[in-house]
Amino acid sequence: MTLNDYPKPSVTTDIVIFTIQDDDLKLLLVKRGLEPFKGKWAIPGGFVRLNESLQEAAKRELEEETGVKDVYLEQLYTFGDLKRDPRGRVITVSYMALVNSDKIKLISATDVSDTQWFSMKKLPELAFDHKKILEYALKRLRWKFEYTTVAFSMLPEKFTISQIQKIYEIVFNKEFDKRNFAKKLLYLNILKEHGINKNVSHRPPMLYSLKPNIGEIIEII
Amino acid sequence: MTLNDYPKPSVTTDIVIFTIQDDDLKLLLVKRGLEPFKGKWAIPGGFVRLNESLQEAAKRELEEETGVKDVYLEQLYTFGDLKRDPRGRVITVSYMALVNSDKIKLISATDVSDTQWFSMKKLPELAFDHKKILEYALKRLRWKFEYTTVAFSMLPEKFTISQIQKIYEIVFNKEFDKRNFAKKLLYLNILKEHGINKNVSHRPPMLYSLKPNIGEIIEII
DNA sequence: TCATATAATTGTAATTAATACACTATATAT
DNA sequence: ATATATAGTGTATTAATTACAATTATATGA
Repeated sequence: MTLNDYPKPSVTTDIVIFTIQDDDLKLLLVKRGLEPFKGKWAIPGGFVRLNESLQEAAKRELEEETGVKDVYLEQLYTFGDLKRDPRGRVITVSYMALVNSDKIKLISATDVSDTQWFSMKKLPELAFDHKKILEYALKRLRWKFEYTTVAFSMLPEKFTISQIQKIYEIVFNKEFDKRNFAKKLLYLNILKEHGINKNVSHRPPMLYSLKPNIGEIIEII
Repeated sequence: MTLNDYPKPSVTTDIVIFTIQDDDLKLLLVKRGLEPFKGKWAIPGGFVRLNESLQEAAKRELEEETGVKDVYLEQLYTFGDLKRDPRGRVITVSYMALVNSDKIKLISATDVSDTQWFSMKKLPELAFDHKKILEYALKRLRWKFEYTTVAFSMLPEKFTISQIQKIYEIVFNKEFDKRNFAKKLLYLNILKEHGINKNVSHRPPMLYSLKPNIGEIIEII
C-alpha cells in the first residue's frame, strides 16, 4: 500500500481576510478571471504546494493578495464535499486572517482592481461554497473575540479603550455599555498604560498596549 | 490553470475514537502492520477516496474499525506539516468520534487483536504526529463537554444523573459537587423523566433521556 | 422485622460575576 | 469664557456560581 495506489484530490487553502475600515467589518475578495465562476467574487486562495505546510500556503496566499505579513492567521475548517468545485475533487482548508487596519490603508489605495474590500453588510454573490466558509468564519471570529485577545491584532500597537470597544461593537453589530466594557477589560490585567494621546480636541484618552506574552489568553480550538 | 498542473498531496482522515469503559476514558488504537512505524500504535484512519466526502471517509473508517454506526462525529483540525509522514506529503483531516459504551461492549470482546482500547492514562507511544492530534482532541472533547450536550452520546438512551456526572468526572479528571451538578443540569431543561430504575440495591434513581431535538445546545465550531 | 448498606435526592447561605444606569473631567476651537 | 467632544469613573441590582450535609428509598442480611 503505497501513497500512489490512490488517486489524490487537489488541496487548496482559502483565506477569509477580515479587517476593520471606516468603522465597518470588511472582507477581502478577488474577482475570478477564469472559469469556473468567472466574474464572481471569491475568497482568496490557491493550491497547496508540496514543499509548504498548510499554514505556509495560507500565509503565502495572504501575502500575495494583501502584501502584509505578521498578521493573525488561524485555521478554520476543511471543506471537502464532492461537488464543491466543478473542475473536480478539491478539498480546501480554510483559514481566517485578521489584518491591522493601519497596514491595510497602504493597500486599499490600489482599488479599482480585481481585489477589493467588501463590507460584510454588502457582500456580492460568492463563488464555490465560499458563502458557507464565510458564515463559519464569522461565527469563529465572534467566538474568538469573546474568549481571546485576537481583537487587538486589528488595532495599532497603541490604542484607546474606545477603539477596542468600537471594534467589538462592529464585530458583534451591537453597542456595549462604556463603563461595563472598560471595567471588564481593565480587570483582565492584560493592558499596559502608555501615556495619553494629546492630539485631540477633547479630553485626551489614555493609550494602552497589550502586555507582552499575553497571547490569546485562552488557547482552545 | 487546470487541476493537474499541480502535484497533489495525499489526503487521509484520522479518527480519535473515545468511549467510556470501566469508569475510564478510552481511545481506540490500531497496531501498524506495515512501515512506516510498523508495530507502533496509531489512531485509525485511511485515505480519502475521490467519491466520498471527508465526513463520509471518516464514517467509513470508523465503521470499519468499530462496527458501530450512528455515533457522534466531528471534524477537529487538519494537519499538514511537510514531514508528518515519511512516505511523502500526506495531509490528514482529523475527526473525533464519541461512542456509546453499550454498543462498544460487543466489539471489545474481540480483544487480542491489533485493534485495542487504551486508557487515556496509559497510552503507548504513537505513530506519526498522532500524539499532537490526540492532545488537540482531548482539549476539544473537554470544551465540547463544557458547552454542549455531546456527553449524552456516550450514554445509553436512558440514564441517571449520577451516570452523567460520572462521565463528566472522568473526562475532566476531577470530582464535581453532586448538588450543584444536578441543579445546573436540571435547570437547563433538556432532560425528560422516564420513571425510576428499580433494579438496584439502594434508593432507586430516576431515569432520564435527552429531550428530542436538543442537539448540541450551542453549535459553534 | 429490624438493622445496615448504598446511593439518590434535596436547599440555603455566601461569593462572585454581570448588568443597568449618569455624571464629571479635560482637552481644543471659537 | 463658553461650547463641543469624547474620556473616565461608581454603585446598586440581579444573576450565576460555589460551598456545604442531612434525609430518603430501596435491597439485603441478620
